[in-house]
Amino acid sequence: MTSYYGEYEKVWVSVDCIIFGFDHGKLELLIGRRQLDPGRGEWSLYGGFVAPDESLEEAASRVLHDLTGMKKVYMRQVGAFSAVDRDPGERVISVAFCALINVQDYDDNLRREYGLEWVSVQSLPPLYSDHRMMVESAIDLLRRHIATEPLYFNLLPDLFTLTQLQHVYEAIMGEEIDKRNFRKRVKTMQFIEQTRLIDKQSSRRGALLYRFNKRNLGSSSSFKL
Amino acid sequence: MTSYYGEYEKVWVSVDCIIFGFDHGKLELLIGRRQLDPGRGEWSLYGGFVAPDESLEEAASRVLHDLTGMKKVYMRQVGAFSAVDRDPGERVISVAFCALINVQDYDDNLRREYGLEWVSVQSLPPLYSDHRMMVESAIDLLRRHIATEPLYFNLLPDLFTLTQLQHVYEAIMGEEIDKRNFRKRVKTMQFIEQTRLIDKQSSRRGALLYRFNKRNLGSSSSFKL
DNA sequence: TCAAAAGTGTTAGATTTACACCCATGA
DNA sequence: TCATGGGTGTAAATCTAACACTTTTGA
Repeated sequence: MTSYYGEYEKVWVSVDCIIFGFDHGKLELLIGRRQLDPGRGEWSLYGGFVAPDESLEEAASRVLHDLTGMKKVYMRQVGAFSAVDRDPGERVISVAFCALINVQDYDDNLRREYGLEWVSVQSLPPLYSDHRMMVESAIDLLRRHIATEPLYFNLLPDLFTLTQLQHVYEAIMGEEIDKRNFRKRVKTMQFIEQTRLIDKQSSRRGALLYRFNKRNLGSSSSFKL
Repeated sequence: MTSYYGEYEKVWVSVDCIIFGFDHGKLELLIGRRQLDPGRGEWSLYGGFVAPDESLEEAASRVLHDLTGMKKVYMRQVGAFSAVDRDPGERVISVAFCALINVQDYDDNLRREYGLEWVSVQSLPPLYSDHRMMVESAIDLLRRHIATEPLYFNLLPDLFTLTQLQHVYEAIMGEEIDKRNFRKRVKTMQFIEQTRLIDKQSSRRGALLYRFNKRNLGSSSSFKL
């Protein structure tokens, strides 16, 4: 072996994708039945092995793309999970990534094709191996980053009502918040911009639609709602 | 091969330790000259390969213990770094860990034995491969966690003055803060406890020594100074 | 006696929280 | 006409930020 590190052992490395969406007023997760032995049939995150010619980020994007047909999705590394016996079959280190998608952009045919389900993060079934830990770490990560990055909008359509935005906030933070105070805060954020369009889906009266405007990010260093 | 995953390729996985200490009023980093080819001789974090029978956390603890003789050090995973060409020799994925140590507990003979140096995070020399990114991610991680975890105390002796504590705060957050406001905040935190002892090292007049008291953590969910 | 670090309160301004009713519409 | 979700303002309380002088002591 013509290797610098030949004396050390290699291991399998995989990625697992934690795919968050927002629907039915809740934060939801896309999970499926594991396709491989061991653990075949258990509820599981979707994952894949890392190939020699791709980074972890590339592997995660590939898996996500296979599963959703979507590219340019917001994704972020959650962390590496490496308990020696975490995989019941072999020694595999897995790096979790979380993705935030707008469920309206997601092709539900793909979901059925792969046998995936959206489940509320509040009521997850038991998951394969350490996948539940991964999910919990991912939520912790989202909460820590949400004050410094405009994350909410990844879970919403381009046009959204303030009530939707508030529900996303509440779902991620896990706490309810006063409607008037919330709207007061939104008004101070130049990067959330009112349109003249009205959404008639969710109420008889109709609600003004807003949009996220990247161009107005410049000055604001806080996205704290 | 009697393997579930035999069709996939394995990779080398290493850990790298970002060892923070606080001295000379600054946040410092323990780095050394890389011992292996390729890159031998460059300034580098200290690392090691993960063995088949240890988790990443165990590997990082092992490396840290080899280097410092210290156990039960505060450590935390920073993230996995996996650009395909990050290692100039072979494909290696590395998971960075950061450790916070009290430099007074550290045996300086070990430092000299391994040829390590403490360098200020403000003025790092060029580091091997992506190690500088690792350090930057680690500092970002510290800043995000410091409001929810009592991290400061890991960098200080058991007994410390308020001026020292303030300097640790300033070094991590990268901003200066008003002394009176800082002390006001400390007074509201039950887990920072005044002793009757006086430190005479740092001033003629002497300064009261404080200690961190885990037992008083219970109620407080914020460590925001 | 003086240099160097320790220690100490007040006030104005900004931010946060609590709180309740009217509006527009489609069924 | 009524049920449903949309939309709005104020006041009290809390928190934050700015600010300067006195104390102690060893050299």
